[in-house]
Amino acid sequence: MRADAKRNYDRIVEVAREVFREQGYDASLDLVAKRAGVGPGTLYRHFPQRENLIDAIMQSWVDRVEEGAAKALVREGTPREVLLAWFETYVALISLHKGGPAKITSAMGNSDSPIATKCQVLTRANDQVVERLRQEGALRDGVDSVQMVRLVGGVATVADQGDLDPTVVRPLLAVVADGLLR
Amino acid sequence: MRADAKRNYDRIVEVAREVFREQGYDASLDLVAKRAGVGPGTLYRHFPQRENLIDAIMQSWVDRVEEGAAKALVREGTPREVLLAWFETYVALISLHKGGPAKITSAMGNSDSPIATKCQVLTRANDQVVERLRQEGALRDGVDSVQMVRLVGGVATVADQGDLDPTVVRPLLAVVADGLLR
DNA sequence: CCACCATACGGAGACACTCTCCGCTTACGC
DNA sequence: GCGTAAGCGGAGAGTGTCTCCGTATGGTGG
Repeated sequence: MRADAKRNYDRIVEVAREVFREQGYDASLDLVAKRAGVGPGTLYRHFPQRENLIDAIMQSWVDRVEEGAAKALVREGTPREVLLAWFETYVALISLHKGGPAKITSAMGNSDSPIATKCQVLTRANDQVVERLRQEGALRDGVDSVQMVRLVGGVATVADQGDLDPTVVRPLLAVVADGLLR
Repeated sequence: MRADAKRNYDRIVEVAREVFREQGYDASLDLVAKRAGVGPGTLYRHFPQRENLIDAIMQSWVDRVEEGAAKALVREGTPREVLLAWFETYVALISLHKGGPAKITSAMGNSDSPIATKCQVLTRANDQVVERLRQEGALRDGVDSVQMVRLVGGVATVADQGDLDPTVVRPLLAVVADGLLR
């Protein structure tokens, strides 16, 4: 990649992170290009789809996901406490930007989504927590981690779209947890 | 209302129902106007916001909601069976059109949404089912019908956006039910 | 050091959608 | 019939996505 190309690439990602945090994932890409001081053509060449740009932004997010999972794995407490804490971490992670829960949860299904790679990290983190709980014999039969992702993703999506307060979301997550645990 | 105005109004609603079923709730309104044989101005005068149009479409849907709730109230079986059957009915009702679950679930929160009136019908139906189960002493303490709407709405939203099969959705609803029941 | 060319830039503009404004038309009461 | 209020509809402004292509430039071989 040419030096000027790399410069533009980095600048676009940086600006996009900022704009998306302000306006959500459906902010205007032309605005991103303008603020980054490049033409729309340049933006769309680097990132043919909106999701490619989101994917690039998420690089730093991946680290936070892994950190969150690591904490959940060493956490002391009853299975219910561990699961609830992980759920809250999970919701927080996918709710960093408006529209994030819906985007991420639906991307975790189909492997040909441009942000699939990043979602795999989240999937793996969730799998580890499920595995720990399963070894403790805490989960009901038939429960799998895909179900969990969908259920918690659903709660997060509703919370995101309805601007729900964390204090309202917690009981919802508790219901899901109770439904999953023995 | 003048005769020609009523004619146009009805025609727009009819066409919109068709278009929304084909393309989801975010289909182009100009397309609806064109297919209905009216100018965009006419459409936007009758329905200043997209939601007003959706609201008009839902008139017939209201009947189906009430019918579904009535069935759930007289249904025989364990609380779990009753609740699950109602959940499936509920999901089916809000998933009639693509994008429906997200739209309806987030509208059920804020009372100033243009489709709020229609959602009230759904809320009331759900309340009745909750009330029946509560009288049977089947629900956990602290559970309320708003939580239920959000949880099931969340599952429906995920299912809608991920094109999930009903056979995959059922276990998710079962988890929610288990979390709500004693 | 410079000339060349692949690589990359950027903006004009095609296309799509939402929504408004306003001149024209038409239904309907008198 | 006729006057007028109600209603129509389309041009077009505003906004967003995405592409095409003439132009500019970084990097490399001579």
